[in-house]
Amino acid sequence: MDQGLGGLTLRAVADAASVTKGGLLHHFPSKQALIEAVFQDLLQKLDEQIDRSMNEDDRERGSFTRAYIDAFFEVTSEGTESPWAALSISCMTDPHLRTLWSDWMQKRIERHAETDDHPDLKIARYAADGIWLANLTETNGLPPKELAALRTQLKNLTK
Amino acid sequence: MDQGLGGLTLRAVADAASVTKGGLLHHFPSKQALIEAVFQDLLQKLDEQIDRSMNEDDRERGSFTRAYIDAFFEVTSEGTESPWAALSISCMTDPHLRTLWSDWMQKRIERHAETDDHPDLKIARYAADGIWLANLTETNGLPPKELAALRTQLKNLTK
DNA sequence: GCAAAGAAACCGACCATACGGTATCTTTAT
DNA sequence: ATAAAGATACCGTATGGTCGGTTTCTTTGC
Repeated sequence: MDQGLGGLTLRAVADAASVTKGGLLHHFPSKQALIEAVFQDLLQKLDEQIDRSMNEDDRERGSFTRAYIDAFFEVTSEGTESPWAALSISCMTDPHLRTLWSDWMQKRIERHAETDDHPDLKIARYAADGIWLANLTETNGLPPKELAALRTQLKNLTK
Repeated sequence: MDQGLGGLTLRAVADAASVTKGGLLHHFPSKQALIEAVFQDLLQKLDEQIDRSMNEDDRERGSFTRAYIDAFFEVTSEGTESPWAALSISCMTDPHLRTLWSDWMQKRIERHAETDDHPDLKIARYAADGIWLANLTETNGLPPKELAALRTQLKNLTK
């Protein structure tokens, strides 16, 4: 989070996993492979959470957008500690992660074109991204009360 | 843009400036100092553009937000090539740059509290951030037509 | 039931490389 | 003459990755 992917060392990862560097590289052929594996794992979890969220939503229109917003705010509340923080930041500096994310998003958008293709919904999603970003930029994150207010405001936009 | 601040080497900067590394370090005592100097310079230019924009705005309410949006979209149109792209990305991975940006934003918000302290305006600004982010994430940037539409839509939100 | 064989997990030492930074010398302008 | 600008050479360090070997688990043959 503080030094980007360049600051992430295999030794640090290995230590955190109580393994030696050699052991770590046995499972992941390279640093890049390791990073992408973690990223893919997180993307999958995001998918699952969004699907779960959508199932609990009665309204048709904007159901994906609401799930998207909820997912982001849930993660946002964890602040800088969340693995999402580091990964999403890295997503900017690594071209390959960038396309992975971009592809994920595009597929999801196409899939929900029927219910979520509306300018207002788009704005709501972008705003969620912006809030998420601001929360990372701010040293201690945005105040929880503020976050809650923004969340309901955004979700109202989707109705 | 592709490798973050860790991937930025003094040698590369020196080469681009047609100077040797020693020559470069004569002007900037360290890599960090160089980066912060560039960042400060960009922040100042942003300030100037926003002020210029606000002067041309008749309406009081939301004038800062509109200037902010315009500034972001202007830079966004330059895509990944813009110095802003790399710098704003780096802004995430470097704690010090992060506080610089955070402080800049807070000061600006306080200064325009009279005219721009409204939930809808906040959403508009966050959405601008999100669009800017999406534009960087997308490999080739968002289509100009789409960007234009989003821009007018956002600015309508401020009125 | 069990030992031999094979594979997967893991370790530790090592290497080439490239980085940021320092110290010293040379050129250029005033 | 002097000081700023710039160049050259070099150093310590830390990184990603390789490689040969060792331990631990799993499968196989009888």
